[in-house]
Amino acid sequence: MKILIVDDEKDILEFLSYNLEKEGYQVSTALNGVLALDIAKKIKPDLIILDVMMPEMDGISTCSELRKIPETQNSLILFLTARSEEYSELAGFNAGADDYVTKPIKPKLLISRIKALLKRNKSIESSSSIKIEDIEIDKEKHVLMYRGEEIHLARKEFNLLYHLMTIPGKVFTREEIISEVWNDAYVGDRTIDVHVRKIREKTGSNYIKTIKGVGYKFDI
Amino acid sequence: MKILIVDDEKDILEFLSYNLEKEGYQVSTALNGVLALDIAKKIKPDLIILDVMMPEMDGISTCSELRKIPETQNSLILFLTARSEEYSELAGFNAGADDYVTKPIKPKLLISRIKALLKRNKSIESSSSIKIEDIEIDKEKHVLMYRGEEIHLARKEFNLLYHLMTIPGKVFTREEIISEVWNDAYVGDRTIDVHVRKIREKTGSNYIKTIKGVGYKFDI
DNA sequence: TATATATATTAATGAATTGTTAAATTTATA
DNA sequence: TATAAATTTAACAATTCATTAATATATATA
Repeated sequence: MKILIVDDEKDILEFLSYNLEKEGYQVSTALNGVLALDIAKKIKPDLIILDVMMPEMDGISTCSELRKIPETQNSLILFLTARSEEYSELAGFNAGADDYVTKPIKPKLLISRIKALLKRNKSIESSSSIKIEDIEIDKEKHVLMYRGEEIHLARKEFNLLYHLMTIPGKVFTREEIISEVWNDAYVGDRTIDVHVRKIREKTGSNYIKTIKGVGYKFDI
Repeated sequence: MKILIVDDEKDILEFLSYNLEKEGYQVSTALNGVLALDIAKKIKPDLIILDVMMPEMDGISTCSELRKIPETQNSLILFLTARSEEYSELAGFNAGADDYVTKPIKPKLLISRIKALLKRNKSIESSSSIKIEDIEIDKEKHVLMYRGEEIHLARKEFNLLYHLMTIPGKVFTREEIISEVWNDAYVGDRTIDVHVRKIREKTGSNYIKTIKGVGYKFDI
């Protein structure tokens, strides 16, 4: 697995390189967006870690550019952002980001997120849509089709269902769900329950199963 | 994987060494219990194969001694017994044995038992599911399949069964079970019994065997 | 075989977890 | 800015699970 890290701070590049190489990843680095594009074309990384805040070309622009070149069209892109930054989540996802991690970076958390991303990517390959029996969810179009009908889900509901569907059958703990869907925001467990309830209500189905004491899973 | 074989008959040592080395194990041998203790301290074997019937110090005593020294506290111990021997299985389990194989030794059978015992250390980590004959347990999906049917187990029941299945054939004491499944919470021994009962009831099977005075094991 | 010991079983209780609703708060949109 | 929509929380209801105690049964040992 090849990872390209893009950040203007050498310290962070070194810190991340060290931690990721220890995990067995093949790591390359770039000090700015322009270099990143060059390197990415050559090595075709599976995952690109982008700092949002960089001089000259920022992470969002770099991400948009990366999405335009065929070598990185299907690479995973993970953003590093300071919690306080004014860049909105939305802008990042619009530019084609797959995930976010906020600074300060906790290596363990970052690695678990990377593993989750790479694992998920394997199972759904490059297409943005996941179809299981009579239910199909398309992240790019932000559309959920159920038995031929389009069902509107709010963003959090959508992301939650999408994440569960990326690995059908796997039980996600609430902790995992919060870390992956809420980017580690501090929300209570009941919040997740309420979203699950709404998804169940709107779809009129029971594809989201409760595993008491463990979490939720998507399963037919 | 390091295996130490202890037997007073040189023929058997050679026969077993040959067969196990062929499988890629690193084999050491000892002609009696006293030597076995010395060697075990040095090489820290993953598995110790003990003949029950030996002059001077028999297998049972050797086993007890091995359990006292830190180097072999967590090694797996497998007994070889003649079918006719007066040693009871119980005495062996009481002394801390993990499994039995009766003589005459069939190499294929022995090796499959050894593999089963050593399995956890390797493969369990990578795949979340353990399948033994007609029963399969998947931790990630939190699903138990028995003869093609899905059986619901509550969390504690599930974790308990999963833990026993990580080393089929090995006897787990209640103490071990509490320390690993309950994270050392203070629960009574009867609690475990009740959970075992429920698993037996729900699966309608008797794969969990009681070893009186010692504990429980999963075995076909 | 009698006795002691360990385990199996049952049912009751209380603990823990999740479901549901409505209201408060935040965010997006006209 | 006003309004609507989305998100989150709090409260409590509903459910399931875990544990224990009591008793019955089985097993080993003298």
